[in-house]
Amino acid sequence: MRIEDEIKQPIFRDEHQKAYINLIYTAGWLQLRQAAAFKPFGLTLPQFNILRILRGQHPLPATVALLIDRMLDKTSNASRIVDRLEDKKLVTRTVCPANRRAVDIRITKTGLELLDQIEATGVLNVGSNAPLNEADMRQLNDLLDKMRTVE
Amino acid sequence: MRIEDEIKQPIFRDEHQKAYINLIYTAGWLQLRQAAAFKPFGLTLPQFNILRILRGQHPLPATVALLIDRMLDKTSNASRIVDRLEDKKLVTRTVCPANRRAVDIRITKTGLELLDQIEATGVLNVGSNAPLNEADMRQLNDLLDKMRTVE
DNA sequence: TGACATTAAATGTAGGTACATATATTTGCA
DNA sequence: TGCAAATATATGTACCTACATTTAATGTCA
Repeated sequence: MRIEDEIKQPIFRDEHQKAYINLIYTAGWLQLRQAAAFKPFGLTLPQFNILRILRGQHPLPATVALLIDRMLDKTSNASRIVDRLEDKKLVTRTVCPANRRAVDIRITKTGLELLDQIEATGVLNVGSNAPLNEADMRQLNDLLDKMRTVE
Repeated sequence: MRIEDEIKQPIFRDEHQKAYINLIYTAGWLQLRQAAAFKPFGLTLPQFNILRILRGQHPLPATVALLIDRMLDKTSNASRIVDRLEDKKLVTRTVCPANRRAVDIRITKTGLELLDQIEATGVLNVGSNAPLNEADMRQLNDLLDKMRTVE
């Protein structure tokens, strides 16, 4: 569906303004779908992302700094997201013995099982069969990369 | 800059996953720039958007329902955003005489002046001279529209 | 070595989304 | 007419980002 129809705004100033709105709208649309998929498992998108980073490290621990470095959204508050995962017993937090300022964060067995369970449902493949082919995707990537080059 | 370098993740599963992350990342990047531009004026992006809708109606009032209908993000909480604009004396809220369930929201003189002031700085043209030309933009719009078609 | 800067994480505050529920008013209809 | 459904907004809760500040531990260097 064209963006004009999605948001019931028939006229845009120019193609650039339309692309801008289209981009924001589409990103929101994708994230809403993702969030809805995780909801039955009691996870939010940032929580899921952090769990996956922790699994990537497992059985080694991660620090908050490492989580922030790996997250898409650098300014998000990893510490409080870890709070919630800890409440749900999906991760553990222990003071790092080598550097007592830092904190070792580890995914628990429950956390690993939850990730397996989520992935088994195929939720993550939503959109993999999206109506864009390989060449389309490559083109999209090029356009987005170019869009972010500042004057 | 390529998305690989932006987020320091050299390898993606496939072009599709890369496009997905690229899209979310780019949308966030754009919104962060926008938010930063409004900050000196004490406005957030949703607040600015609502002010513009109100100016579009002016001197007629708008209801909360109308604001929601016009907003990109339908599920956002227009009522509380109007609260903050009211605190700043940028809008007024009066019970609609014709339908006392509804509320007439109007932009104030101060609000109109603030919008003028913001627009005079050229903040809104940020990105208009983006490195994508008309054809690129059209292609981007097509790809995004296609991306949202569900199976 | 002791004062000071730096680093790692946590916390405070403002404002946002998402979704459920409450309150008041109007509408519709038996 | 009166009562239930629908409508318009407001409010509550959980969680999120953005940004500033605090707290604790470690490095540094005169």
